[in-house]
Amino acid sequence: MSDDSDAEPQRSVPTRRRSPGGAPTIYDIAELTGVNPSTVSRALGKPGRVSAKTEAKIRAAAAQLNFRVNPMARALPTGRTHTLALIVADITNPLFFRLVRGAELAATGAGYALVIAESQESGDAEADVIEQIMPSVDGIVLATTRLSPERIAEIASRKPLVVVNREVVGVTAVVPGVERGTQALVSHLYEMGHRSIAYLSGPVTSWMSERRWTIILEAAEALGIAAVEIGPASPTLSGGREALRRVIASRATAVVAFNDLMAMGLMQAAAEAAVVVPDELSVAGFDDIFGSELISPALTTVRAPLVEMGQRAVVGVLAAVSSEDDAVSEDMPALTTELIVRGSTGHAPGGPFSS
Amino acid sequence: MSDDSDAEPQRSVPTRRRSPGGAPTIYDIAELTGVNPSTVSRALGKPGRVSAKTEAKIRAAAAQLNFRVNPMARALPTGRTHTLALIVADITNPLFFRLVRGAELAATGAGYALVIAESQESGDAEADVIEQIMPSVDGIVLATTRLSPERIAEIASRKPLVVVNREVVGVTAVVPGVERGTQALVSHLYEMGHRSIAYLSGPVTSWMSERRWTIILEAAEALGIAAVEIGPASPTLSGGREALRRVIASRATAVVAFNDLMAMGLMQAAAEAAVVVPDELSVAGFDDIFGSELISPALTTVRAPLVEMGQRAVVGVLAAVSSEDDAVSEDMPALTTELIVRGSTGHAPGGPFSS
DNA sequence: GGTGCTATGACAATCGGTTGCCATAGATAG
DNA sequence: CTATCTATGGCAACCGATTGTCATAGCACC
Repeated sequence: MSDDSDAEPQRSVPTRRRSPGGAPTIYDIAELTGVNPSTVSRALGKPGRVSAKTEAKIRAAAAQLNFRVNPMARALPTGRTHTLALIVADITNPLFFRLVRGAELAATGAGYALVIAESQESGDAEADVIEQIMPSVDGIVLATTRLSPERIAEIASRKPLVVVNREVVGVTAVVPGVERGTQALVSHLYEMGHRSIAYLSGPVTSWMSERRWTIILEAAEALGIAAVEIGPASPTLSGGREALRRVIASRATAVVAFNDLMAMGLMQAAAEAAVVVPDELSVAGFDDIFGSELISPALTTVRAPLVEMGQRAVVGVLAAVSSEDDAVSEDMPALTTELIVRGSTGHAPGGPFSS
Repeated sequence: MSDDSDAEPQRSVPTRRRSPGGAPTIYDIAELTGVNPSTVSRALGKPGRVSAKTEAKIRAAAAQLNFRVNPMARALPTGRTHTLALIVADITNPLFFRLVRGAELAATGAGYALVIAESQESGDAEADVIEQIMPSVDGIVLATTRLSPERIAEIASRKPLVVVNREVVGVTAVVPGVERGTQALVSHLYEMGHRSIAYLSGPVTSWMSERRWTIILEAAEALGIAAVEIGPASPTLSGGREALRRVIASRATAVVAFNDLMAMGLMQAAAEAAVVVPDELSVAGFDDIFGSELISPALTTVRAPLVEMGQRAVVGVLAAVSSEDDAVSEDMPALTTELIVRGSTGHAPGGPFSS
């Protein structure tokens, strides 16, 4: 790399740049049109700042050269990278498909690129990832975070940040109203004759797991039925699998899992243990991820508007990016959740309708 | 950042830098240690270029300031952005979960960020996305592409590029050996008594769809059984769904879909049409995505090592990035595919074992 | 015709690192 | 004791865009 082989003196081109595979720059355009580079910059970036005639000439030249502004060069003086980060705990969780799609849609729609990073490990690993990616992005979306509220607030003080499925004081959040769907779910179970519900919770650090449990508990209390929390457990298929024993032991006739993945794991384990769903045990989950209607019986779940959530998170970050300092006011219609009844929930065993 | 109490927006600050929330720079370190910024740059970047003593001093100061090199500033002179792009056609395809994970793993492991872009639309949209993202990345991984070979080769001539599940002359490719798993699949079907197989193909632009069909055709010929191609169809659930009628009409006793998503769609449609899988129709797919073992009956499929493929693709790009020009020699052990037999394939109807 | 205004484009500094080249100090050799 | 060499650090020119400031041309108006 050090030796610059100049064995080809014929090669030397008298012109300025453009020699290597390098992309055309505003200097090339300037030279071609006979104006100053700064004028090119303004023509392309500040509408109305240069005369229409000059602008047209410059645009024509830019098109001819197939010019693309160098994002790195632009980022240096402006501090704007036109890139957003999306941090997730586990990319392979189907939950993220639609979330990512929404985010990607909104980002590219606004001319931003989306970098995705996974923080599989502990909160420390997540903090590291964020720390590393911070300088090269304009804002961050934290989809599933294991960080403490303080840490999140601290990050939010340095960069525009939006958290998804979590609330932290002083930080913009995208959280669908879980009450509606969750209450509908508990009512549904009640109507099917269930009088004892188990909630299989996710990680202790999951704000949303706690929130769902709270609502279920309140709904159960209001209906005068029993509710127990089981967990915490890993928010994965195996997390659900391993919890079956404790669920059975609880004698609840219905179990609501923190998310669909866990509910599916529960159903797999139930099938292996010859526990018939929903005849002997009703199972429900949250989010309505891919696979929920594939599994047999299809999973009853509380659907979250994941695509919209991804979009909103990005929109929120972009709003904070553009309007420097003012607190982002949220006045969009609230997102809400919806109960999707499928085959995994049925009449409580021993009830009037049970066989 | 602990005691930066002076948050008052002083208009013109004649002082040096460090005024805004700006991150520490090598100039700060230089000032702190009394050396030249260039020395700081070398101490941090070129091992052995500065004396051990000076380097230690500089590293200490950098740590104290919590210094992070500004990727944008570094990218400008070097042209290295330390970012890679992964382009996929449809983020919501479960196929990508594991692929992305592998890619992300390899990328962050090498200190690179991964930007993910979706090219939902036509090849033109994909070309646009690539064109836009090109200047800000060091290399590109094309996971599912609808681009023509010429276009791909042209892009490869401008940036390090690796294509996945496709072969293009002169371009590094990551393609698992499909023969093994596919031949095993056809043999499996043969042994189950099937003498007529239908292949439901994916998009016409899919190289891999064509490749799979070729191998199935050859295997069928070798075994002396019938094989027909049906399609093309969209590589999605609904693509599979809509194809059921044609599959039935073909009178084939087994159908192999281009991918698992289509196979699942086929199974859903079959269930709705009261066609029993596998008793009346055997169904198989490719890739072994999430959901394949969830669906009932569980899907027989040819598993692809997706995580490894993602990793290799990134490793391949990085190799091309570092070793400027030499042709990347591939000498890693070949990736291969594996038949996973589950419940969706069974004995051919009318055969000796059928009911 | 002179004055003042606006529109327009040029100049140059700057963002934060990187790197070729040079100066010098100290070491080593002759 | 001088000549040569090497290790080390400084200087300054970039990379490609943005933007504050300034000069001037053209124009209107009185």
